[in-house]
Amino acid sequence: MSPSTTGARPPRGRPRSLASHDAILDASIALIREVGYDAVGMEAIAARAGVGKATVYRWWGSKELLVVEAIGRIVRAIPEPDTGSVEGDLLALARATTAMYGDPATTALLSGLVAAMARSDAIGTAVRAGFVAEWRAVMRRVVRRGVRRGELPRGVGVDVVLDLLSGPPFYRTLMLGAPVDHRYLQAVVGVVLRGLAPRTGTARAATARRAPRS
Amino acid sequence: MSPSTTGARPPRGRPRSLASHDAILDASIALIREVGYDAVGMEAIAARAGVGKATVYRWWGSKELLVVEAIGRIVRAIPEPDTGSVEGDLLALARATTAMYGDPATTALLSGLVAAMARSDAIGTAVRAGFVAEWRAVMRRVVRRGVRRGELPRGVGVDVVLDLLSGPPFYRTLMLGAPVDHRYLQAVVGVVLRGLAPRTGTARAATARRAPRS
DNA sequence: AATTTACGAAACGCTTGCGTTTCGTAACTG
DNA sequence: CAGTTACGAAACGCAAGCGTTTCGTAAATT
Repeated sequence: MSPSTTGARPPRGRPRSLASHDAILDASIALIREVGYDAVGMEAIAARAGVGKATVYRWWGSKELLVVEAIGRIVRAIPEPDTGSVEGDLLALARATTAMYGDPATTALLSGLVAAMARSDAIGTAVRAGFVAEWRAVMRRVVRRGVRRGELPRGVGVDVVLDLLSGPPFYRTLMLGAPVDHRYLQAVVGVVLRGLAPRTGTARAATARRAPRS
Repeated sequence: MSPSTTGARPPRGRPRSLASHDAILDASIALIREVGYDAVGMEAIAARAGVGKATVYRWWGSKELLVVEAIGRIVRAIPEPDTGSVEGDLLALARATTAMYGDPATTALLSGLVAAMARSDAIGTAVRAGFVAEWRAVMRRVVRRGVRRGELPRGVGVDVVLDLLSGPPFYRTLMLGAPVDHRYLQAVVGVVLRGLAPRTGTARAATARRAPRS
């Protein structure tokens, strides 16, 4: 062995541009959000990043590998509400959901992701481990706090609850092409909370009767 | 003008084969269900139908036109339950839903349709006017009967209810890639029915406490 | 029988998009 | 300064898929 204990010799030529690396990732995220997975091309990504295609492939090797990493960085800005009641927390999340679905690009994003996930296990795993997992983690904490407070029964199936809240706006957007506004999500949250309310004698379910203004 | 009052002269050459027409439509439906919209090609449709591609284009002119018509004929076999209670009816529909989502081809079908709908207004309209409308019509009648019987309150937002029942399995399949079994849909129906139960003094909501075996 | 039109099969033209290669230039090492 | 490696731009090869055309044959009219 030579001087250094680690065999890592200092590199010899021009170093690879980290700025390009980040620009490519940013461009990928932006374009996937704007036009959807299958509509975005490597040419467009490279152009948006101000980079040659060869540089893109030097970092990632294939569109799928690049997209998998880009998907992992989408969103990352989920509120973590803690208003003191399940209803307050869920309505706060509903606001964020409305904002998301209010963006017309969201339809392109979600429909493209859905198709890509069905085609590629790697993309499916990336999406589920990415912002889907984060949304569900936030909601799961909200529900768990509700159980601890006694607002929700102990035996509640958390996964079902999460699907009851996430499924309707998802279905409404992709299948019906109908708008998702706050009134709609208020109704969803209301039905779900009443449906979950503990049915012990004391009418604790009254919690779900009115929204205390976000 | 000639003998006949209608200007429709009898055609002169070989008549177009209605058998081919139907075979093409059947092949399209089958392949769309098996592999999904964007994965199916005109070549494959023609081959499956035992027909030349030229014949396909003589009838339809483009893949989109053919697919729009084929989509309109998918499913058509929705049960129309009338068990006497909302819960019984919804659980019967849940059985049909489980059967549908139990087929692994359903993921390919739905994800392909979702992507195609986002891309083409014609396909979106066809899907929504097709089996989506039929499912919703059946569910709407079930809910309306429930309101008439007093099992559900009069002011219930039917659209929200339909989304609460359709959204979770849809989301679970496409986004989570998780199975949709009958126990899951029982839980969904249970929460929704309890959430909708009239909150007048008499505990009519007891209907939703147990499933009377389909 | 002669004519007309549709048929299935196969080849073709065309576009799109991924991934590779080439080329002249830029950045960094020794 | 010489050598090495990455850079952006552009051209290329290649595969897939839509829609068209060609060809010899089949089914109808007159």
